[in-house]
Amino acid sequence: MLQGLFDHIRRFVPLSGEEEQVLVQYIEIRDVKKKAFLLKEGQVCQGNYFILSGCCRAYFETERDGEQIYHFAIENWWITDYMSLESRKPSACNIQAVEHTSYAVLYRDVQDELFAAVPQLEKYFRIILEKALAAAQLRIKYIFTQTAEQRYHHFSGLFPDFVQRVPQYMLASYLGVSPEFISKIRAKKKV
Amino acid sequence: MLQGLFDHIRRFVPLSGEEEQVLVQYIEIRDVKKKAFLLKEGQVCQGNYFILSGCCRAYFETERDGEQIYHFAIENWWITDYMSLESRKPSACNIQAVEHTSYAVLYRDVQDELFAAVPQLEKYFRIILEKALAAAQLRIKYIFTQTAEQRYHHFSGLFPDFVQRVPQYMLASYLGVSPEFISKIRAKKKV
DNA sequence: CGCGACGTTGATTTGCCTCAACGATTGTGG
DNA sequence: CCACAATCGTTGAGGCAAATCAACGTCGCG
Repeated sequence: MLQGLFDHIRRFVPLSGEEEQVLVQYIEIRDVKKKAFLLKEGQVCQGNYFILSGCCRAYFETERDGEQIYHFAIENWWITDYMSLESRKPSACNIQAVEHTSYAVLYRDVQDELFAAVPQLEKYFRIILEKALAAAQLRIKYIFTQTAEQRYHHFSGLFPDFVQRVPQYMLASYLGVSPEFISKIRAKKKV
Repeated sequence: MLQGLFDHIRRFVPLSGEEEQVLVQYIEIRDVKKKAFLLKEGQVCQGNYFILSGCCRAYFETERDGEQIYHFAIENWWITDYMSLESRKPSACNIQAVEHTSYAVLYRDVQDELFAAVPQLEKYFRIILEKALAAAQLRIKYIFTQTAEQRYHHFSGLFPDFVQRVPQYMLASYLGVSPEFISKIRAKKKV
């Protein structure tokens, strides 16, 4: 069940069988169906979510009934609102299942205890945060230096399966493009 | 000399006097003048830089002789290329002093040893990385939902001193705007 | 003093959004 | 199981925010 999580951790730090067992005690597994919310705007974010299967999105509601998606997570990705999680203030964003999703939760209020018991996990999170930050900085570079069309092709080149998996309007939001424009790009591409 | 760093760490984790002394052993202090490079494209990034005084910028060179700044750091900010630092591959970006700058370096290859000696520091970095990632995600939101003019006013509202401190064309690059357009926004504002 | 770096201002261009109307699917209640 | 409504994607017309281009002003520095 949690094998995907253990494997992911072992890609970055060593983890013994006993440590695995300690970790299990601090983790809760949950299942939600499509369109359910893991976190709703206004709630204080309680934990860090690791997707075991399915797909979730994190987004802000914008004035004028819009949505701005800033992060997707599929199998073996973490997703949360670090702002709310760390400050313990109400969240400004939503995390929602895009498909039927199964995920593991690591709750904020037991996290320090877990890290004290298995220090390697603190290192693990530091490392994946470094990677996530590097990716976010790279994303900002691409947003500013590429056109909408280049961004679309770049992203679908990197994640060809993923672009088929989510509705086009969500992809559009994530890429900062109008859904109509994605439609036009795709039409253009047909030789 | 390193008081700024100690204070910064204590904002997030406890740090004893002895731990301070251990940390000092792993830190190197350096001075560079304006326009000097802390990291040049193609080099492998060797460490994490904490600005003691002065100001640095991190940027990518873009095709067609352009520059895309993705991060600034002034006093009490960290700056590095996490991508290169973690992968140990040549960097795709540059880190350069915008002013005469004094900074502390924590080298990659002693970092694990330091964290083993003072585990609180691993936690400290995890926490500031969470904050940095949250800030980067928020920045992406603003890039997509605000106009260039709104972004300029938003940023200069948050950092009124900073916008006076760096050349306008660097600010423009960071905000993803043309320098000419910033000029026009400023002209408009004079009542 | 003269050159180069930086900022300003106006004219022109363009990438992409907005709006609107129309197909295609999906799903839901009668 | 079908009808009908949402929801989602497509296509085209028109508009606008901001880039680009170009020319000129100004400051600091070798």
